[in-house]
Amino acid sequence: MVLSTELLESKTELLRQQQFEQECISLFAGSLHVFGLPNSIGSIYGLLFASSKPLCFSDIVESLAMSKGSVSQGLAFLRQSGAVKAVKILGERREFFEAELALRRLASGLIKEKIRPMTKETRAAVNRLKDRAASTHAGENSFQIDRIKQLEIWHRQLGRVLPVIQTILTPSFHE
Amino acid sequence: MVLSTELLESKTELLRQQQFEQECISLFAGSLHVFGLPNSIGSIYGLLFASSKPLCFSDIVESLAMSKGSVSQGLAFLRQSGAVKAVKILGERREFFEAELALRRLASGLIKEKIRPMTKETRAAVNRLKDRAASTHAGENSFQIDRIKQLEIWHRQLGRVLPVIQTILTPSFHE
DNA sequence: AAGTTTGTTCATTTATTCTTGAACAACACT
DNA sequence: AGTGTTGTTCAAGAATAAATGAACAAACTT
Repeated sequence: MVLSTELLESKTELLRQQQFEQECISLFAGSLHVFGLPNSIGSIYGLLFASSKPLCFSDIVESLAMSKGSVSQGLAFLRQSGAVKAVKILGERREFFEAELALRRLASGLIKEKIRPMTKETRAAVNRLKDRAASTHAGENSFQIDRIKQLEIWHRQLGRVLPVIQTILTPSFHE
Repeated sequence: MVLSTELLESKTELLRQQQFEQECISLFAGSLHVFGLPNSIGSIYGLLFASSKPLCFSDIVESLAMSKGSVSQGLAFLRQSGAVKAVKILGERREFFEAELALRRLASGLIKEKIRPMTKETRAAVNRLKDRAASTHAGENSFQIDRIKQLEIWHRQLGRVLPVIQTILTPSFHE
């Protein structure tokens, strides 16, 4: 009798955990989608976020019913950007993963992955414009020079914003 | 003789301006693409940015060789998010547009358009999770409660970051 | 009010991006 | 070396998002 009650309880417990996972998966899939990331990546992060213990590659493939290819690429991105970290489990050959909870790391990872490369390209483009403008008679293209100055102002402002974002996202001690 | 020299000069001048436009168009198309905006929108903004005087709908359609539909939608988005403003030109029936140069307005427009809706949805999802967790025996799901707390912390942090971004992007007087 | 000009909407086409799966590497164990 | 397992890469197909263009509305002109 006791046994059957326990069984029942563990069953509803399991169900609740699965529901929780499901909600987290779609929550993160949706949120990261806003930032231009594919659903697969959001889902993987959501699953790891919802899981109380680290999961390995095949756990993720099974839980999400996704192809190995997608999981491999998604995990690579998440690790690369610091949103997920690998943990060692004793006696286990496979790698295990858990969600990184520090928002600061998530943000700086995404900034590093997506924003920084963009700012580099932009810098190069602005320099090209500048060179071309400089090689012509002064006064003939003052409008273009003004606009180039504007681009440089933006570039500086962006460079100032990114570090501040990271600072703000650093958790204060009472959180 | 003078005439032909002037003609030549205005020709090279025109060419230079077209080159400048072209560079700005691809610069903005590329940059805004990183933020998940379609190329058409970036191109329109780039063209307006590169233009020393306001342009009307048909100017844009011709310069970019884009369909009226795309230009209409793109302009609607840019106006809606404050990146482009309409200006009146005397004696002209058509609306004219110019690029908004204040980065603060650009940013707050994008935040309003894309981030805020996301945070609202997220808030709702977190509340659903919370309700479900609250309806079960305490202590049985402490892990889930911890994770929900984490979600709420992130939500607060995001709410704190957005206004700061806007403040930082406000141009200081010497720029 | 009939005709123009100007711009919007939306179903369809087109292009891009994501996902898959199968072939391939890397590593461990026998 | 041969066999298992674990994970990666990448061409091809599937899914998604963007661009087009034709039909429609609004506002002005005569």
